[in-house]
Formats: sequence, C-alpha cells, structure tokens
Amino acid sequence: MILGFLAEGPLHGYELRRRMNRLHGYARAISDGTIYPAINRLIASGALLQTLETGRGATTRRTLHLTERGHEQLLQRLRAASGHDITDGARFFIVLAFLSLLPDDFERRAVLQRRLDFLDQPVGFFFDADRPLRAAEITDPYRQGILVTARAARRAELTWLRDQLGPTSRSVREQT
Amino acid sequence: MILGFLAEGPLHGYELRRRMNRLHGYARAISDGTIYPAINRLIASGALLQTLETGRGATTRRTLHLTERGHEQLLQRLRAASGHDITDGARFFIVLAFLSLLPDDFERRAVLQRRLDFLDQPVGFFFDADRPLRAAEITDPYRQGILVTARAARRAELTWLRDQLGPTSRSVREQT
DNA sequence: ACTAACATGTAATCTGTTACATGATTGA
DNA sequence: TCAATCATGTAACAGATTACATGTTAGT
Repeated sequence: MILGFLAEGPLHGYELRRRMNRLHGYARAISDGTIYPAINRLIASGALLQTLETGRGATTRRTLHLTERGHEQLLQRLRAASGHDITDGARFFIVLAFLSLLPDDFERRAVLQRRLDFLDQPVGFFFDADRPLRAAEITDPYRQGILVTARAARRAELTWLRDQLGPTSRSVREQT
Repeated sequence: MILGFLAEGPLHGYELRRRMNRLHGYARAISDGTIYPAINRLIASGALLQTLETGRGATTRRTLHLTERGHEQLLQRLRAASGHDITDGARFFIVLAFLSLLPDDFERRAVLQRRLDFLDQPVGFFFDADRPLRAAEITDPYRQGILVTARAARRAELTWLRDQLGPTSRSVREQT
C-alpha cells in the first residue's frame, strides 16, 4: 500500500497514513506504530527516499518519494500476487487498488484470473465429517447468515471479474 | 475460535485445528505454529484442560476440554464483541459462528445491531481531498471493481441482518 | 485558553509465520 | 515401502499493537 500510493506521487508520511487508513481502515485502522516503522524499513531498504523539510516552523516533516527500485519492487509484487494476496479478500482489494500501475494488460488479466479461479471453488465453512454442509442443511441461523452473505459477496465479485475478463473467445464469436 | 469449537464438546488439538482452518482457512490458513502455542496459552490461563492419552501406541495425543472459566470467557467475548470484531468482516464471521452460544436473545441481537450500525455507514475507499468518490466518478476500472463488489457484499449482509433483527416492534403489532 | 488536526517517533509486549523436528498409523 | 494423514512441538524472526512521548499550527 505504501509503495502503491507513492507511485502516484510524493507524499508526506501523515498524508500517506490518511490514505492508507481510508483504503483499509474501514475494517481495521492501521496505527502510527505500524506505519512509521514500515516507512522507515522501506527507506532503509532503498525503496523510498525522504526529503526533510527543515526551516519550516512545524515539526520536521518529510516528503516521501518512490525510488526506481521501489517502483520495480511494487510492480513485481503486483505481477506475482498469489497466496494470501489472492485468497484474502481485504488483501486482494489492495492489489486491485494499484493494479492499473502494471503496464502489461496480459499480466493484469492473469492476476484477475487467479482470483477468479480461487472464487470459482465453492465456499464451505461447516462440515459434517468431511462433507461440506449446504446452507439449507445448517440449522444455526447465524451460520446460515455466514453462508448466505459470503455467497452473495462471492457471486457479485465473480460477476465483476467475468465481466472484466470479458466474453470468452467463443461467446465473442457468438455475439458478432 | 478455539473456545467456540470446544464449547461444542471436547476435541483433540488436531481436530480443532482442522475445524479452525475450515472456518477461516479459505482466506488464510492458520499454521501449527500459531495454533499449538495458542492452545497452550489458553491451558496456562486456565481456560482449557487437557487430558493426555498415553498408553495408546500413537504419538501422545490430548483431548482438550473447555473449563467453566473458559466458557465464561467465551460468552464475555461474544457479548462484548466490538471494535475489530464488528468492523472486520472475517472476524465478525467468527463471532457469528458461535453467537448461538450466547443464551440471551437480547444480547445476541445487540451484537447484530452493532454490525448493522457499522454497515449502515456508506463505504468509501477513495477520496478527492475529503469527499468520498462515488463509483461513477472513479475512472480506474479496478477501483470501480472494489467499490462495486464491496457494495454488493454490504447490501447482501444488510438484508440478512435486517431480516434477522426482524420487523420493528411497530410492524410486529401490524402483523398480528 | 483550548481543542483538533498536523506530524513523527520509540519501547514493551504480544502474536504470527516459517522452518525445522519428531514419530505413529493406515492404505496403496 | 512409500505417501498421506494423524499428532505435536520449538526456535528464530518479523511484524503488529498499545502506550507513551513530543511539539506545531489553526481555528473557536
């Protein structure tokens, strides 16, 4: 997220923190104690550069810039998004938020395709022995709620993904 | 999750781990190095008891039991669910999975109501200065996707929650 | 005068992940 | 005999959270 927001232009740490919390904080706020050390690790690793603004009356404030190396690192993470970045909805959203930064359309589609492949597997949270229970078989109303809302979310995202990935080559022919 | 599954009956650590990964692992698998230390912390704190099964040929296996204290701790966490347990969808699902264990219907409804209050606020991930952008104003197709799918998920859950919380007292009177 | 927002940082503590380590049982 | 599943554990490292700590600027 830090690399992504800075790819859009230099920012102060404070403004970066605000944007991060807006994108992710609806579920879970990211604290200062998480963000500032993370920024400093990225500076230490050469992904970011900071220009200190001394001379102004305010507390030393800094502007953060993405280096060429940081930019390459970001593209690599987007390109290679897999594992939790694909399966965890909140993490996938972060990937999506910056996916436009990947210049290669083929690579962008590959990321969406991986998410689609993952979502194409049916969800199952509760089991009888090893058989996944269908919503109708679950008597607990709250567990039913989990299944119902998870499935609605999954369907909505699948619809969007299929629309993005576009009609298959066969349907394209049919449509014309 | 540990307390919740054990409230349904004693389990071996291994079976507990399987159930935890089924409920939560679709997004993110929980590793042994997370689960076993967590179980041992709960034993140390008096929430769980273990009975070792020696004498069998297999590797020492243990059965975990929820203590009265652990049960009370679980109910307290369910009752008092707030903060991230309400705002983070994945965490709220865990709360939901065990909410039936709360005997008081009034308390259960209060938990659902807190989630409803949270979801009732409109979602906004991207901003122009301080004004949240509507889906139509966002040109980036992937960011549009975030908004579109997040809103569909939110609507589905709101529908379920409103249905659960049921007709208001006024409509109940109307229905009779 | 006070509050909110701006602006950054550290330390203690806790928790999670990964990798490593061990060993039994069951079925192909 | 080989692989998968059962079954549990530790150690090193990384990362997150909370609380504390400091100070400015702008508006009421």
